[in-house]
Amino acid sequence: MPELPEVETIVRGLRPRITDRRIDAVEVQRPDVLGQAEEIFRSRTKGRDVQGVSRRGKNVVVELDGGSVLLVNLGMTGRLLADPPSTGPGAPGHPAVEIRFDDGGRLVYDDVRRFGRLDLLTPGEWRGRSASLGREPLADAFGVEDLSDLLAGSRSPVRSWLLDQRRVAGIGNIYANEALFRARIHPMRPARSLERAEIGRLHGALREVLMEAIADGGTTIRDYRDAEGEEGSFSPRLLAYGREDEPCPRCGTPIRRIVFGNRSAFLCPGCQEESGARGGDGAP
DNA sequence: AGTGTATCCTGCAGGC
DNA sequence: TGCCTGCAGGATACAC
Repeated sequence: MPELPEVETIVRGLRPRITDRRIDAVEVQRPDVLGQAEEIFRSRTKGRDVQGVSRRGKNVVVELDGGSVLLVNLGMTGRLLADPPSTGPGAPGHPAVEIRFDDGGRLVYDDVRRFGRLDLLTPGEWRGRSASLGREPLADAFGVEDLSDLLAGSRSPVRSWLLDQRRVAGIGNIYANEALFRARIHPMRPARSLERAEIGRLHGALREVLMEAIADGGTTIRDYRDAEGEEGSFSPRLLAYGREDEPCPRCGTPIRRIVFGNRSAFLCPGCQEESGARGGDGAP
């Protein structure tokens, strides 16, 4: 569920609410969301101070004193709720892990499907994990040139390429499809076949759609909520994702859904041509 | 290297 | 109403 804009929204909400609070205890209702033994998770958590909250790709990074890190990947339906009510609307429906602060408040990891993962990492483990992730697409230093270099050589369909977190980190199925629609690039085009102008458009479209979605607090289709339990409001601005059979806002051709790589892709057959600008995949 | 498939889970919408 | 199928913002492991 949550991609870069949703995770960024959660992080921004969480940061002022949990920074400088001390973890008193951890309650694990669903051990299967832990990426490590419960005892290790528990022993590394207790008594630590939260020093900050940041984001890496689709991961929430809760920085603790001593340099260790609580890394949260929300999977499809994970939520991180700061001091939620314990009953009534807004109460966690499927609490998996509850972190209690010494001031009586709590941070709840809630996850219907339990595809998410929580890891309490040492500084060294965190360095290794972060190094395995790709570039941050919104970083100032991430230029068209960088995207071009990364795309070069890969035969994989560009939509699959965008979903691979080892290449660029934070893009999921919604924003991959939206960026490709905006850039007028067919999702199945081999990554290395993109031409200069297309790479330029893709770079711009990616950063634009991600920033616009952040400004709207992310996309809620069903499950996503921010740290306060609020929905994001970007979904009406999705131009292709989830709009099968609706007219393309650019040319009126009905949007099509195709499936590859086990995921749906949404595209306009009118403005995202499969063969590319000159046809072929650019191979010699 | 890349692809299709399956797996982890639950809930919801749509068809009959 | 109820049953069944398909589908879902993710990640990973496997065989080919």
